Amino acid sequence: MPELPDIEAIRARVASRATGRRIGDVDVVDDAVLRQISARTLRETVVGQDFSDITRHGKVLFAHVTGGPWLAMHFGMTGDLALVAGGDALPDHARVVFTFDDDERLAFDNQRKFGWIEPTEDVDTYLQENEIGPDALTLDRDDFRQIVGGSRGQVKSALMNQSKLAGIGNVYSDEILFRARIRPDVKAPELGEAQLESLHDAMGDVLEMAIKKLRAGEALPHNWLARHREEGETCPRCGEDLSHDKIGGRTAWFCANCQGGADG
DNA sequence: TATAATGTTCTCGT
DNA sequence: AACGAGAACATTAT
Repeated sequence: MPELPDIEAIRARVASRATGRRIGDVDVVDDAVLRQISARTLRETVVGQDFSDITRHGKVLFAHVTGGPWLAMHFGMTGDLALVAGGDALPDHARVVFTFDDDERLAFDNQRKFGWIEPTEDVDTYLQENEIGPDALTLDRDDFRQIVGGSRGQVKSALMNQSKLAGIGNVYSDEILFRARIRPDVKAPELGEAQLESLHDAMGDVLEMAIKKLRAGEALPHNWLARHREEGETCPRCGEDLSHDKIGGRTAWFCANCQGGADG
């Protein structure tokens, strides 16, 4: 579940409970998720310290080790950060497990192993080196217009491009386009000013509403497209059959009836 | 059993 | 050179 709202929900759930507690042990169950650091160095870096802060930018979570680096955590296509009481079972695909002094554990859960944990001295440096653009949640309207309107390809691909704006993936790009009533395959340069504005509005609405829901542990609203991206499902707005197409290598779901071309 | 899955990165072509 | 499209990656659920 790892797009901006999902990561933000994880951050909110974990931040206060995983900070300021001495880490007594680190178990690297599968070092395939470690980048730029060995299991041994991770252990030396973290054991005896605590996380002083946990923040997020786009789809990346940053946990600061007191007196040391930040750990950049990315979940890839699947994953979670789970707090597990001592004695309770870890998630099935816990790849790295931090154990606090009271035996509660923080598990980096990552079924598909597309995720990673990587140290960095500074968050801004990490973002620059990895060419990660501004966070979608705080991107203002003018910058959004410039970034998306200035792209050459299809609008869905522009929204998902992390170097342009960070945090939006396949599911939420579809949701934003659905709300703005714009087809995902429209070429970005064909969008008018009004459409770029409504797209920006839709992005803010979708992200903020999704964060509220997920933080409360609730499902996304039933009238959202995200609840219907399945063969045979119909549009929650007009009832017509939903369409899907391959865009940027991923499956884009949309309503051909509700979502128009560049001129609406 | 074959397919697709909420992501990134590499390669290739324009 | 910079950008965009598509394949590859590891693993599991349907």
